[in-house]
Amino acid sequence: MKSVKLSPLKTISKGEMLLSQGEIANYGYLVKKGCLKSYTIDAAGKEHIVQFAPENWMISDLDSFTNRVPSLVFIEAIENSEYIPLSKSDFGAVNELEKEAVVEIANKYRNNLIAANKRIIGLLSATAEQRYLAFTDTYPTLIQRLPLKLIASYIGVTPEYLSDIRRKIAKK
Amino acid sequence: MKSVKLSPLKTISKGEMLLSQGEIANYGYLVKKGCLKSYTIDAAGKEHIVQFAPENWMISDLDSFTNRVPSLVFIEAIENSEYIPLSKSDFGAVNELEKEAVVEIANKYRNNLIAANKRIIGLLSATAEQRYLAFTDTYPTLIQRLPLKLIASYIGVTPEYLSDIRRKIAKK
DNA sequence: AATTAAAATTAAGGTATCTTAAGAAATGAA
DNA sequence: TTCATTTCTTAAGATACCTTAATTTTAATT
Repeated sequence: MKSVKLSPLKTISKGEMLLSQGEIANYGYLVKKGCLKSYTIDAAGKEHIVQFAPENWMISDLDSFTNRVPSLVFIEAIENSEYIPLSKSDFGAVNELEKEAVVEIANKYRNNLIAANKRIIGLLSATAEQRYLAFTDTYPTLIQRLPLKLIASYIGVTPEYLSDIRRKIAKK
Repeated sequence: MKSVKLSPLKTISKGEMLLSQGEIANYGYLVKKGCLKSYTIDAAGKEHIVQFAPENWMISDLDSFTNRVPSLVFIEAIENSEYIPLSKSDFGAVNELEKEAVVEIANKYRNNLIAANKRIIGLLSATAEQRYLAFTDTYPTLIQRLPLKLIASYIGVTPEYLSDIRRKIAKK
């Protein structure tokens, strides 16, 4: 029995990449400082942000990491950052983990799933303005920290349109 | 130590409801026959389908079930169905479960999370036509079984527009 | 501080998708 | 089989959001 073994802290500069679309994700990344993002590039060449990972968030392509299929996303630093890479062997096979560790992992997945479902509901049922306001509500600290164009990409609109939205909100 | 205890099979008619928006979800439902759906109703009164649950799928509002917060969704039968309700006490506290059961649960959450992330990517980056084609690809059996308007609601378009999309595809 | 590059704003015109509405087709009930 | 109800289709007009492009503001670099 063993718990998760930690690798040494690594550093990465803004703009550098840890994973590319189509590659196999051999690591998950636990961010200790700074911020990473994962994003797809669609058929039309446009970028869409799947996840932000500021301090103490984990980021990867879970499908690629788990099942060794090609990744759908790129992972890139949006600030100079520090992170711990976690490989499958760092985790060990699931049956070598203590039950407490498995419970912890299950809770993480569950919380992520709950958040993902909320995001789906928002994308299906809310206007761009409502999604922006929900984002500011849910991630108030990220608003200060991230450029508008990244937030636009996350909520699913163009930066130009998010700029319009902000102006309309300000006028109220 | 114990594994999950099963309650007796129940039946439900098309159109009947198992959970309403705003209520606490005391159960998850394991569908054995037929099909259930979960959906929100947005500020404008429109319905948006979050999940379909045909045979051997589980459906609930996970946040509500886990954290006893008000549900975001309704759960309703879209066919005459049979299901097994699972309460928290049916599961038992997590620390009373065997490790194998926890691993199984973690795997379920993980697979659901992977699917949810793919759906998010689709909603962010694909056109309605692409999302429809992806749906037919991913859930070929549901296409035969579900009315167009429910599929439209799931992929995030109006039934009228999905009808247009089908016509355009047929013309090719 | 000056220069360059990146991000944000603004505006005009365009497109995907929605709304409304009416009729046709399919399904279910009597 | 008929009637009623729901689902699907079609089309015209409306709107949310996008594209392009030019300008301003902010941030990064020398």
